[in-house]
Amino acid sequence: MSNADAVKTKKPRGTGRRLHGAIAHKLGVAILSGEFAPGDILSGEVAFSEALDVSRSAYREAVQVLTAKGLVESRPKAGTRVLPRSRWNLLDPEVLAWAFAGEPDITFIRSLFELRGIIEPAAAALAAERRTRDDLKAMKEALAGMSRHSLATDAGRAADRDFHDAILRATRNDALMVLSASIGAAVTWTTQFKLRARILPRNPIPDHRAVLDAIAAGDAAAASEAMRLLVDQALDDTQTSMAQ
Amino acid sequence: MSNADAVKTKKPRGTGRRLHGAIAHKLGVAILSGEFAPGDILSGEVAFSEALDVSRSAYREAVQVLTAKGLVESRPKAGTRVLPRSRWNLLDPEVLAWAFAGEPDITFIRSLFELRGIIEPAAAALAAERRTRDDLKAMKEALAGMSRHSLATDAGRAADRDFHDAILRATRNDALMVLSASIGAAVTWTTQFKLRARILPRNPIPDHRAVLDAIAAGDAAAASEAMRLLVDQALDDTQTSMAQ
DNA sequence: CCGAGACAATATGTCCGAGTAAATAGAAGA
DNA sequence: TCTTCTATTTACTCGGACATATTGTCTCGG
Repeated sequence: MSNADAVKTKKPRGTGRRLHGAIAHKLGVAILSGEFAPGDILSGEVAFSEALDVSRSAYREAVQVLTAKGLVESRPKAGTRVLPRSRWNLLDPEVLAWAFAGEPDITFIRSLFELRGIIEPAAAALAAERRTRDDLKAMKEALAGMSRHSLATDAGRAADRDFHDAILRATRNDALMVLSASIGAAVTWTTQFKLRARILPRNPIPDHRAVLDAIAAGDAAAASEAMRLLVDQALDDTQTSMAQ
Repeated sequence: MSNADAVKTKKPRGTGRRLHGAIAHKLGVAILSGEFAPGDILSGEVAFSEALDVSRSAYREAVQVLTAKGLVESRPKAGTRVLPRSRWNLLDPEVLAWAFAGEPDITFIRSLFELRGIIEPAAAALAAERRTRDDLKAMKEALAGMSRHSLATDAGRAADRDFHDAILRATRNDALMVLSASIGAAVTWTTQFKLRARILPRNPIPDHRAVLDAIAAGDAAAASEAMRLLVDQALDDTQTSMAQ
C-alpha cells in the first residue's frame, strides 16, 4: 500500500464532462486562444498526461477528439503538431465553444456574421417556399417564448435559437440544418457579448415577426429581405458593444 | 496454451490509416449507410472490440472520434447510442467521405448543391471586392491546370478544387474558408459520379473563366451571377447522370 | 394495487505497464 | 558531398484491473 497514493485522492472534476472530455476542452481552448500556435508540437504523451495528472489513455482519447476536429495531427517520432488554422473545423459546435471560451477574435465574429448574412436570408427564402404547418407552429412558439422572456435570460436566448433553428429545419435541407448548431452558437454568444457590455439590444420581436410573416405568406423575396435586415441589425448591435 | 497466439500474427491493415482510424472509418461508414440507424445501441465495448479483433483501447479511441463528430453518444450502463441525424456534423470532411463511401443519398447531394448555390455566388461576390494579386494568380494557375488535365484525371479534379478553394480564400473569411473542404469534397465526388455514369461533363473552362474575369474586374454582381450559372450547370449534369 | 426509495447488476470510464512499429536524426560509408 | 544504414525517440497497440455511474429491480410502505 503506497501511502503516496492516498494523497492522490483528489478528484480532478474540472468540468461536468468526462475526464477525457475535460482534457480535450482544456487543450482545445489553449489552441483556440493561441496558447499553442499552429506548428507547435505537443510532444511527449507521458509528459503531458502527467502534467495534466491523468492517465495516458485519457490523454490519448482527448487527442483523438482534437484530431477528429482537425486541430492537431500526430505521427510517430514527430509528435503531436498543431495544424494550420485552415484545417480547423471552426464550424464544429464544440470548437466554436472553445473559440468563445477565451476572448474571441473580433475578426472571427465578423466572419460568422458574414456567414449568417449569406446563409440565413437564403434559408428564409427556401423556408417560405417549403414550410409546413408544423414549421410555422414551431416558429410561432419560439417567437412567443421570446416575447415572454427577455434575451437576458437563458430561456429567452433558447427561444431565439429555436426560432432560427425552426427556419433552417423548414428548408428541408440537411446541409443547411447542420449549420443550425453553428449559427445558433454564434447568435447566443454574441447576444451575451452585448449583455456583458451592458448594451441592451433593441427589441428584436418586430424584426423576427416580419420574417415569420413573410415565411407564412410564402413570399420568398420578402422573407429573404426581412432576414437580411435582422442579421444586419444584430451585427450593428454587436459591433457597437465591442467598440467600447 | 498460447500457441493460438502465434497464428494471430496477421496484420489487420485494413486501410492505410492508423488502426483506430480504420475502425472509426468502418463504423462511420456503417452509420452513414444506415446499417446502424439513429437510436440503435452499439452496446458492449468488449464485444465490439473482439468482433473487430482490436483491443478495447483502439475501439474506444475510434468511438471518441465518432463522438467528436456527433455521430454517437455513450453513457455508462446505457451503451453507445447512434444520435439522430440532425446532430451529425455532415459538413465534416471525414463524415462527408463516409457518406460518399457507400451509395450516397440523392437528396443529400441535392442539399449539398443547394448549399453550394448559396455559398459560392456570395463568396465570389466577396472575392471580387477583396481579392489580392496573389489570389488572382492562384485562380489563374488552377484554371490553367484544368485546361491541361481533363476532369477525368485526379490532377484535373485537384485543379478544380484549387480554383474554388482560391475563391473562398480570397473572401478573407475564416468561416467561409472552412466550408472549402466540404464544398471541395462535394465537387470532387459529384464529378466522379458523372464519370461513373459515363457522362462527359461539358467543357467547364468557359464557365470558370467567366467567374475569374468578373472577380479580376472587381465586379461583384457579375461574379455572383457567373458563379450561380456554374453551379446550376454542374447540378444539371449531376442530375442527368443520376437519373439514368 | 401502486408508488417511492434502496440496492445490485452491468457497461462505460479510468488507470497501469509492457511491448511494437514507424519516422526522423545521426553516423558510417561511397 | 551524397547516400545508405542504423539507432533512438515517439506514438501506437495491447491486455488486464479497478472505479464509477446509471439503470432496472426489488422490497417496503401507503
